[in-house]
This record gives sequence, C-alpha cells and structure tokens, in this order.
Amino acid sequence: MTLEERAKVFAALADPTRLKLVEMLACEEELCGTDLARKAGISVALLSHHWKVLTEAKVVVRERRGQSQFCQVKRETLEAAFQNVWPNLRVRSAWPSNVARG
Amino acid sequence: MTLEERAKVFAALADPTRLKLVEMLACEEELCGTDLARKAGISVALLSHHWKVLTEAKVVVRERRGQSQFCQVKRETLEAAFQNVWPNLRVRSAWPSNVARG
DNA sequence: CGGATAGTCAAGCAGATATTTGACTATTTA
DNA sequence: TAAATAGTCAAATATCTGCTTGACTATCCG
Repeated sequence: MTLEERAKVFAALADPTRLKLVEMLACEEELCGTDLARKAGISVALLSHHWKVLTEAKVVVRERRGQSQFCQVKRETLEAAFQNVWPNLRVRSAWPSNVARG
Repeated sequence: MTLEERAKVFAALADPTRLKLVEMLACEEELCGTDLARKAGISVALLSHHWKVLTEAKVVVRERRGQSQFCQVKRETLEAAFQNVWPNLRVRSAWPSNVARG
C-alpha cells in the first residue's frame, strides 16, 4: 500500500457524511444502500457518490443480493492505513458480540 | 469529540504530504520544522501551511525551544478518532523502544 | 410485459484545498 | 546592533470536492 493509497483511505474518512456512514457500519455489521441513506439522512444519489469514494479507497466492500447491495467495513484496509501513523497499533481479533462477521 | 472534529483529524491525514510528515514523526519521536521540511522535500512555507492544519486538528503538538519549534504526534487524538470507526481497537501502552517519550 | 424498488451517472455550481512566491516577524549569535 | 537562522502570512492560481437535479440502468414481482 503506497503513501497515496493510505492518504486515500484517510480522505475517504475525512468528510463528515462519509465518516458517519463508516461509523454506522462499524456498529451494525452490514447495511443496504437504502438503509444507509435513510439512517444518514441523505439522498440515494448522494449516497451513491460517497459510496463510490469509500469503495474505491477499499474502506468498504459491497455485495449485491437481489435488488439491494449490502455493505461492510473492510477492516484490513483501516488496519493497514492506521499502522503507518501508529506503528505499534494492536487490534483485537474479535469483533463486538452484537456484530456477526463471516 | 464531535463527528466534525473526528472528520477533521482524518482530513489532516488525507493529504500525502501531511501523511508523510505524520508517518515520519511516528518513527522519530520529534523533529523541528526545518528538519521536517527537508526530510519531506518541501519548502518551509509549505510546511508552515500543512503544520497549521495538523496542529488545528490536534494531530501534532508543537513546542518552541530557542529558534526552533519541535513537533510530536499527539496519540490521544488519533486514538479518539480511530476508536469510532473501529470500536474495539486496542492500542499498546508502550511506544517502540527506539522512540523515547515524555 | 409493465410497474415498483434500488441504485448510477453526468452536468453544473459553489466552496475548499494544495502549492508557489515574496515579503514579513521572531530568536539567537557575533 | 547587524547578520543569520527559523518560521509565518497573504495573495494568486489551479485543482478538487460536496451536493443537487434529473435522466438513466438493473433487478424483482405480479
């Protein structure tokens, strides 16, 4: 992961609307686009714009199931970016109990 | 720390030049402005601009000693911002052995 | 097929940001 | 006090970003 890629991860988190989306996802396992937009209080068009930024930075991953797309935080990307500004950062292997993970 | 303040922390890390500065500081304990600019390969004027952004986001702290200002990463700020996108993030209490901390 | 639900995309605008240049201030040292 | 070192600031420019609007595509269901 290059310096530019790491900066892109932080840029994805640098906007309050996107940060809200990611913080919502951090507590909720996964959400579909419509729910994300509704909970964040934004239009689906605006969600689509921000979703693209988050996806291109690999901060989230998306999976289509039927009509909807479901979205999760990609922890590996956050960990890789955070490690460089905090070399000895340790992360817990387990996720909070209210969040089921595959 | 509000959503906007957390976003501001990530915005401070979102530019490759500033991220480089912070990553340098993460490995080097502290550096003065002239050394930061030289090691990052930028002008002092540009450093001054970026330094202001990092300081206002509280990502670094600065201290004047004589003619120079010395700069360190402020770990508390990073931890507070990171916690919200990664609720169960654990940080090591100790800093790497090559880095002396007050 | 046709309608409903879910999301995308492009254009356009307004405000923010990165960088350079050159003049300015502050502190130390001779 | 004068020169050197260390950093600041304002203006200018070019680029990027966030958001809205409205038209478009994709999937499902009757």
